[in-house]
Amino acid sequence: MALEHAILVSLLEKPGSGYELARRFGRSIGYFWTATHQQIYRVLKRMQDDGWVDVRDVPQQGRPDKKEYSVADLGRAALSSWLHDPIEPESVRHDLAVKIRGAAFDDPTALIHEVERHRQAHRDQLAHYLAGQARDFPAPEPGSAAAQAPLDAERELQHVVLRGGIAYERMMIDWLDDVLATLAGFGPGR
Amino acid sequence: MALEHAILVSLLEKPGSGYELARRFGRSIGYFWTATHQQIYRVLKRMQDDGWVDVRDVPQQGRPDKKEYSVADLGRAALSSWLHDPIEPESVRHDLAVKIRGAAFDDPTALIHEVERHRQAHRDQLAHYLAGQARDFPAPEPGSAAAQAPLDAERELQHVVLRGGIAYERMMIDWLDDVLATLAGFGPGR
DNA sequence: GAATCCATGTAAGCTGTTACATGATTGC
DNA sequence: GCAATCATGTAACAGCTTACATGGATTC
Repeated sequence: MALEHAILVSLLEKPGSGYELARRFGRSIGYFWTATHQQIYRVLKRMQDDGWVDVRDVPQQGRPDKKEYSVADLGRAALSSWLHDPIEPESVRHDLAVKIRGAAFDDPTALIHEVERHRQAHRDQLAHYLAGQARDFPAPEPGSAAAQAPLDAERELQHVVLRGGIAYERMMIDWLDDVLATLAGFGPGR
Repeated sequence: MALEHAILVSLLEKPGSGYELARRFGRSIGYFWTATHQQIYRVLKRMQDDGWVDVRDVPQQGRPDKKEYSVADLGRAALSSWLHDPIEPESVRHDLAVKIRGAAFDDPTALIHEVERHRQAHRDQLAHYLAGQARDFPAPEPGSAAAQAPLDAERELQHVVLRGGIAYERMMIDWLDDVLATLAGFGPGR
């Protein structure tokens, strides 16, 4: 299980409330790990009981008070230990692939709209990633001060993960084009 | 949930026992959907109760008897209905990406071995896919009878899913190379 | 007046994993 | 003799999803 660890990473990058974490898991962190707020609150409680995180009550004006969580020493140690533990390459679950193979026993062309929808979703996601990259990681001018600046591990590692997301979306778009071409070979209306 | 549907697709491709299904979920189907035998037995029982599959006792010599499952009309209808239902692009859970971003708060170079291990696993998987493709989907000679043969939906769709697996592994290998280059930028011993 | 945002939670149910259990046959 | 393969299951637990619940502040 890595939800605890994903939360630790997110809180190390920036402390925040359960609500804020839930939003991050719907955005930046959500690109490679999703979680609902119910899950996050439950896990945060356990992490607090285990001494992995510290809590601070933050009163607010015009808004409900919030509990701001930050990583405690025990949490840092737990993350470090997990980082040094090998994990198995994760098992894939790809509904769309099940559907595509299943389409052989139904009408293959009926799947075209569905695949097009997914392709569009991946295009949107790619555009979103590329915009984020342009905003947060502009290419440094060669020879400029920035190009020679010492490497900031946090930034560089965030960037390489983002590049992974970009590569994934591009691969998916290309593959879904391939799928559409294959499906078109059976139709129309066949 | 798509485990039921993955089982339906697998049984349509070829009827078999729970044990055989479990093996398929560790091989061909397992490339995009995994399941353990415990899960499969439980779901098969439910599918049988719901009338989605038929069972036939098959006595065997020198081996325990087995129950051979095949798809019933209700199962076929359930699959068809699922195929026509739109599904949301699935949420991703990528442990390694969590680790990579987490490495910023630990020793980034300690992750190199782990990433290399994963890269090797993806290389092995790619080699396996390519061997399967060469075996099951040899390129037809242009102008040959095979090249003009009517399209076999089951085969073509299996092939396009396999091509997706190949594209995925290639993407992952390239990305993990990128990750390694990034990690190397912080070391050695830094 | 309705919808959305901020903020936190409970409860029920389903899915999935891990461990345990049995028992015959085949290959080393 | 030991391990692996074939074959099917039970039980306990952990993880995740969906639905429900509350309540003030802001925006349309």
